[in-house]
Amino acid sequence: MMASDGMLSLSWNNHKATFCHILSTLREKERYTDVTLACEGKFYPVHKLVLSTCSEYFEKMFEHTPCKHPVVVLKDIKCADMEALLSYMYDGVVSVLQQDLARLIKAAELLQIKGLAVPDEPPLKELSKKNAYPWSSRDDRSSPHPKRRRREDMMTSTSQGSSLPPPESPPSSPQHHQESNQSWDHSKSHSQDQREDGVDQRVGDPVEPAVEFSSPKQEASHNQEPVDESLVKEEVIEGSEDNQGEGMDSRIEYGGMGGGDSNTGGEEQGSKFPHQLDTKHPQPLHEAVVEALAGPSGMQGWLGTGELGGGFSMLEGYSEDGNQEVHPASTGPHGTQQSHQMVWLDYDTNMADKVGAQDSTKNVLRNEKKKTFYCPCCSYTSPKVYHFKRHYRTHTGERPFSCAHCPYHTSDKSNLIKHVRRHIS
DNA sequence: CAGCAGGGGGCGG
DNA sequence: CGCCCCCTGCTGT
Repeated sequence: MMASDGMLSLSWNNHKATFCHILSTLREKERYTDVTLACEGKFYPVHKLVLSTCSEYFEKMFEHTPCKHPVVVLKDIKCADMEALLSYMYDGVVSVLQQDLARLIKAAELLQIKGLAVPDEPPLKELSKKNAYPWSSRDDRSSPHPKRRRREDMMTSTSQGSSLPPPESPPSSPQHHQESNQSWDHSKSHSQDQREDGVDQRVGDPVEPAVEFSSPKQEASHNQEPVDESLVKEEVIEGSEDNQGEGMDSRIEYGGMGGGDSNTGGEEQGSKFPHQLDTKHPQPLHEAVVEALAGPSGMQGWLGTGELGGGFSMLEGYSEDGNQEVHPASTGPHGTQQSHQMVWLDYDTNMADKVGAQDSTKNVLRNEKKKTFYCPCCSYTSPKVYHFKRHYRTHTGERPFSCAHCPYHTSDKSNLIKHVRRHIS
């Protein structure tokens, strides 16, 4: 900012302070908030910009999340810590009791908050003691699969839960990634058989199952609100906005894929479903889905209840069996505390308001104790996994059931049976 | 009428 | 609990 040629340099003296103050004010007033963090039943409407600025984790998450106003459910993070972290992000400072420091750091690590957990920037506080996690390095994200990594990271980190840093060894999962694509297919192909392996790999990461595990604990520990964190659902705003587009995009893609299927399907008739489609669609879907859903790390889940990974299952869903709970691999042992889930809201964009307002129960699932499966692509919910899987196939375009007499193939076995009967009769 | 999507009930592990 | 099958409602041709 020099003024070499008659240029004048105008500086705003208190720019930083003013900016920070304004940001904080905006947060208080919930103005322009475009993402809601949910933890322990509390909702914090905040700004993606701020979160992205302070955490690559969030940055990536939003980068891959089409939703206009996503809700990120943070598990294993206490609301007190969340508030402290928000204060840290918005104001640059936060006061914390020494006794709470470790826990706060842990939370910061989970979220990869710069300055607290991520070395990116010089550690501001001593807090950074742990700072560099192995993964931080990974963060560089040069790699194409940041998400997964993140998830893993998360998982690992979380897993440690209270204690320590994750094993640095990037666990197996990474490896899986590579295979993932293919494996996916396979998995799909086997869908009927159900192998979870395949699933694990891919989905695994996202794995929420892990989440589930943890959840129970959490519940135990605190169940303040009925609202289950796991349950928050976000919707892709359907009616309302174009957003649908986003959500829908995915669908669209699926559809496309579906088309593809048909071709293949046709040929394969004989082969029965399992293999058929593997070919192409799967991947895209997955990808799309994963992206959409999982997004960055946050992921996935929706399932409610915590128990199972059901949620994830969905993802896995494609594979059909997915659910199985736990995919150990990724999930990891329980450690998992995983953390966050990104969900689609049913409500409209302004969910924030709503959420903020009341318990938001509506949108949020209330059946906390029951298992309820929420479709990440639409507002469909079902207490039956099977129904959920069946439904989810409509989004993925997967049509594992093909007619032996014609190219017809469907995602619903019942329909196939019905169809076959016509041939017979 | 065919196809699609979803709910309900029954069965087996 | 998960899966299967039946049935129903809706939509498009």
